[in-house]
Amino acid sequence: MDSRKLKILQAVVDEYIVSGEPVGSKAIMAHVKASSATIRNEMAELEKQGYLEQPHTSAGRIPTYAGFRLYVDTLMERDPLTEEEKRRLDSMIDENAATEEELVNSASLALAQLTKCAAVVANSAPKFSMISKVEVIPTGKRMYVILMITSGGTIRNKVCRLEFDLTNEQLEFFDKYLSENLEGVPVDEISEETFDRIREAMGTYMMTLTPLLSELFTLAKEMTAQDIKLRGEKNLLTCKDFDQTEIIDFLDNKREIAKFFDDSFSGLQVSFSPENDGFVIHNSSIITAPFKKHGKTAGALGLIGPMRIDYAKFIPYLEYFSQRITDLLTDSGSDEEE
Amino acid sequence: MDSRKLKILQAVVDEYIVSGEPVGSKAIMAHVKASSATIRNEMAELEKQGYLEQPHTSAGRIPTYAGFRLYVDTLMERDPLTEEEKRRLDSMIDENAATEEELVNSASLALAQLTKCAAVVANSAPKFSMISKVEVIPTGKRMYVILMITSGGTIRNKVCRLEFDLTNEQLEFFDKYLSENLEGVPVDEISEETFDRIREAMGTYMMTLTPLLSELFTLAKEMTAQDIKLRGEKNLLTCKDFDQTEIIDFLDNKREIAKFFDDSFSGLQVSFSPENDGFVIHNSSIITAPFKKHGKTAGALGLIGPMRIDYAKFIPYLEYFSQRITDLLTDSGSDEEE
DNA sequence: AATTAGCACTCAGAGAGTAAGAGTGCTAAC
DNA sequence: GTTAGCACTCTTACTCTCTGAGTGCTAATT
Repeated sequence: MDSRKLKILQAVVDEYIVSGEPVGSKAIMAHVKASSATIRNEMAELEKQGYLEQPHTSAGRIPTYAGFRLYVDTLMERDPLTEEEKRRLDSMIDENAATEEELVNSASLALAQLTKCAAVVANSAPKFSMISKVEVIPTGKRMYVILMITSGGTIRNKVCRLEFDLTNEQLEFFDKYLSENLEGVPVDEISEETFDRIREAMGTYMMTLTPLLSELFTLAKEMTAQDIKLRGEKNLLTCKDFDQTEIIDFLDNKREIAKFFDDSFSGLQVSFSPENDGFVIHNSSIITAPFKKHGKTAGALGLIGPMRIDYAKFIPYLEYFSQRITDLLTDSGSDEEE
Repeated sequence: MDSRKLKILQAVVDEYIVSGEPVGSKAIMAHVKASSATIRNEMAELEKQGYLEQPHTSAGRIPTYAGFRLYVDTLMERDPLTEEEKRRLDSMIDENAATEEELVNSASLALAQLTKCAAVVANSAPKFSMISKVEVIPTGKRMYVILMITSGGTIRNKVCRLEFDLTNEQLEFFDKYLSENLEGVPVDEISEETFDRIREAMGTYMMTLTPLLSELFTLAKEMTAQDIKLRGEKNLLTCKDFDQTEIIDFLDNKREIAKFFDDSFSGLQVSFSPENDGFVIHNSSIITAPFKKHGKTAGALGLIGPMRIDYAKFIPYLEYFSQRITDLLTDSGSDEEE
């Protein structure tokens, strides 16, 4: 591939990112030393090769998603963060957050504000963390709360209504039994077998406690389910690059992106909507960056925006935030009990 | 006010509700026995009186909000629910829900589906309920979870990071002290004074526990804050009666309707956007119906939709649901410990 | 006096035609 | 291999016209 052609492609993408309009040969002349005719010829070839396309004959060129791919992977020049920008980003996140959740939330909020895109947080923590506490707390007539806390600091509870009241003895037994048998167990290892094993071991108490036990397992399941949080939905709705009805549908079942995030934990990734069938917003791109805690993957921070997003700027943002989160999670002497 | 004129107004509103288009005199002839000319004369008068308006000279009439007011308050004939419909509505809510929250949520989801509007739940419960349990649970190095449960079944927790680790002794003392001093206290009675009183009484332990105590009070504050949940946002976004940008702004700060719900707890209410300054969606109307628990107001169920909503049908829905919730909350022997 | 038929009038919305402008592809010259 | 020049294409905005729905007013009818 000709170096001038690459330069032209780069110029088209750069230009398209800021204008959002098809880019003509004249506009490129500012970036590449050649006449508009030459550029036109090259552009025609780039089109043949699948990197550019024309909305209609008499319009300029738009990068195809293959064009964006090439741009992001090799052409683009990142805008490195200045010290001042770094300080600014630092000031936007809650460095004193007591929990990982709060910290990451503050970062996603900051991202949404900075980029005018939607920010995503995929929390993979439960997968790699273990149960650090299980407790059953009576809260009223036949009402009990199951409280579960993981080493990662995630806290969930579930209210159960039973048919009978439990005796203090039963409750103590159950509480103790759970502490002994579940604390320290990785959350995602809790399965049908664990359930059966515990049920058998409990013997006589089984009958009364079975419903409680089963709620407990539902709770564990819920905790391992991938948790996706979206911020800045507004930015998607007001972005004119998108089909509004598509965005509305997407927001209606955000859950669907969860599975997409499964392969986002290995490193910074940029992907475009045509690349993942699951993801339905045309003309969109997703950037994800994982963050870690004590060397173990803890989750990923992401950005959903139009294909013509300012990659050069936003990728560094995302990287900086994920690095910062990683540092903060690892430094803080808070909960490295694993 | 002439009875025929009222009939015409009613017909205009009825017609407008189903069509969404300005209603002409001919269309009214199907409802009122008079010639189109007569109806035109009457309509002109209704316009003078402020009940109807014309988008432009050569169009039919649209009810003003005053017209809707009159319609809803006196003209409208409700569609009573058939037994079959009642069964259907029953099947859509989770009658076995363990908590009030789950029950009400299922109802709001059902409402959103049935009406294609947005459903709102305003939970006033904390106001009228008391603390039934406070616990401080250590979860890691210098990390503690404060758990608070109200008699209404609301559960909240807050993670705190301290500068020191607490001794077992301290923890036990604090736990016991809180149980003795806070359990049974109405949530909204917790104030600065309570805070000061407890801090003084704690004496020597004060220094170390102050941050924990202050987090605890923040938590109590959060619990009394009115909690508003919206379902079916999609329906607002896709409703062509609304200005989309207005809806987007509204969804971006839903919190704002919270204060509006303050006066919704007395009985069924229908209000239109021009009537409450706080509420910004033009052309919208809100229907709210409170529900109770053991005779005390527990919250309100609401519906946000266009002004041309099917009041005759939806008001009975809302009334039925709020009654059903009231019954279920009161019947269930679950948590009437007050 | 109230109602109605008839008619001229108004106005939004759809469709057609036109002009301007941006950008292209191709050809011929450099 | 590159560039200037030009004819061509196609979108967009604008204007104009036509149609249809619905009105208000007047005169006739009950």
